[in-house]
Amino acid sequence: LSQQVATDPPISARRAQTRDRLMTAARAVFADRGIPGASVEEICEAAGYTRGAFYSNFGDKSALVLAMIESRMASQYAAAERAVATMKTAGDRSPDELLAIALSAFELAGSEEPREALLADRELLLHAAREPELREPYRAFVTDCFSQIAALVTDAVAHAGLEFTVPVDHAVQLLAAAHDHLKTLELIGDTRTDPIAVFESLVTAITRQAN
Amino acid sequence: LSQQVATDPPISARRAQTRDRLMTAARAVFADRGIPGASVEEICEAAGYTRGAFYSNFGDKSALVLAMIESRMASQYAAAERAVATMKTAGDRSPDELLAIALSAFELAGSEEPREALLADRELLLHAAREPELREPYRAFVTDCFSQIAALVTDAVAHAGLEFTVPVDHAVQLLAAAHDHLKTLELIGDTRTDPIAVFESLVTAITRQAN
DNA sequence: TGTACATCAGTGAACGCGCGTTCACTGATGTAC
DNA sequence: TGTACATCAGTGAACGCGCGTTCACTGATGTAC
Repeated sequence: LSQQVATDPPISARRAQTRDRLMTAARAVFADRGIPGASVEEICEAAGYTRGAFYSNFGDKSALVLAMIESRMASQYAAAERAVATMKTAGDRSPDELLAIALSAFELAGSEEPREALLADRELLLHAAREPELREPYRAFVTDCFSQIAALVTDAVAHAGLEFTVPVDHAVQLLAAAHDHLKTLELIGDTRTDPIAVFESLVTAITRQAN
Repeated sequence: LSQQVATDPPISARRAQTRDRLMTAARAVFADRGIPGASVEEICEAAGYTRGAFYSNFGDKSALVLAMIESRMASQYAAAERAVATMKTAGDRSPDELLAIALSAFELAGSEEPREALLADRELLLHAAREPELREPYRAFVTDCFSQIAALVTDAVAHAGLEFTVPVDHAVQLLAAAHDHLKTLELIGDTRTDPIAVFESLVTAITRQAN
């Protein structure tokens, strides 16, 4: 994605900080205005810079979005690695508990509001789905995430003395699907559905005692 | 939602047609620009009207979106009713086939591009999630949809001589989750995952032969 | 360590386009006799 | 059925704001001696 050339000047610490603050602010603005509705002006104001600083760091809004997707991928990989490490050192736990750990690993740690993070991520997804040149890299990212989750949940069920009754990659898709769906229900304010209960039903249905 | 007052003049056929064309055009524009990125100008051009016509029919863009959500709900209900009717007259079918009918009932029939329809619906969802005054009506709509699907799939599994191993409402959430998730994968161009196979795994896992 | 200079990073004013919104208008549709 | 008039529906020009983008600038940071 990044067209890093050998002759590019290295970015200073100050510059990196500015880029980071702009991207963090943009995430919040994207969450409540949508990507197409977020103005450069509003992003800069939220970050505490003027618009000139923005154009000094990013070619245009599209370049910012690209950088944010890359950054989001990096955080996700980091979170996955942490989760794998946690899992390896985890003692005996209940099946549900282990799967909860595995899945929660894919929610960003950070100090972000969960609602804001969720909305921002959906915006990035929709944006990537619409822009032809972003679609393929984004797809590759998602695919990679799923193989990492596959490794995690395989470990998790083994620790719990269980095994899947469906192919592992199907299990991963279904777990991710349930996760996303339940998050969506929260997003629109549904309180009648008990997310944990639904999730437990799924886990119970697709696992059994290992022989 | 609609503040219909008794003294409102009835809308003429011509007016209804104009509103309809504007909303149809807006759906396409929303799909590839996003709701905040769609300009009134572009919507009008796509529909073959001038901007004046737009403001003669809708207070502003927000009013258009509201009308579109209402319209979308109406179509969904109509589709659900058709599906219920189809189900009642259906003979013996395989379990997967029946569930496929049940779920496909919730995809709009019409002549719409499926990709466009999907993107537009996601935009409407995100928009409703963001606007406080739209959230509750939208949630009510989604909840209603799920109870209609519940009725459908209950019928479907019974026809197939099966029963759910999880509570019916959990089954519905999981089926809907899988459906949405697999559509999302299509949206970002994933071809490695076989949607039908994943779906079959889920159906197999949450059903068993009825005694 | 201190000074002089060069480069870097962000400022803020300016420009101009596009878009939302309004409104006086005209052609189309409907109605009364 | 035809004519005269009223209302309705969409036109297109106009206004003005906000926003993307540029650029000459200044203060901050780094470097050479």
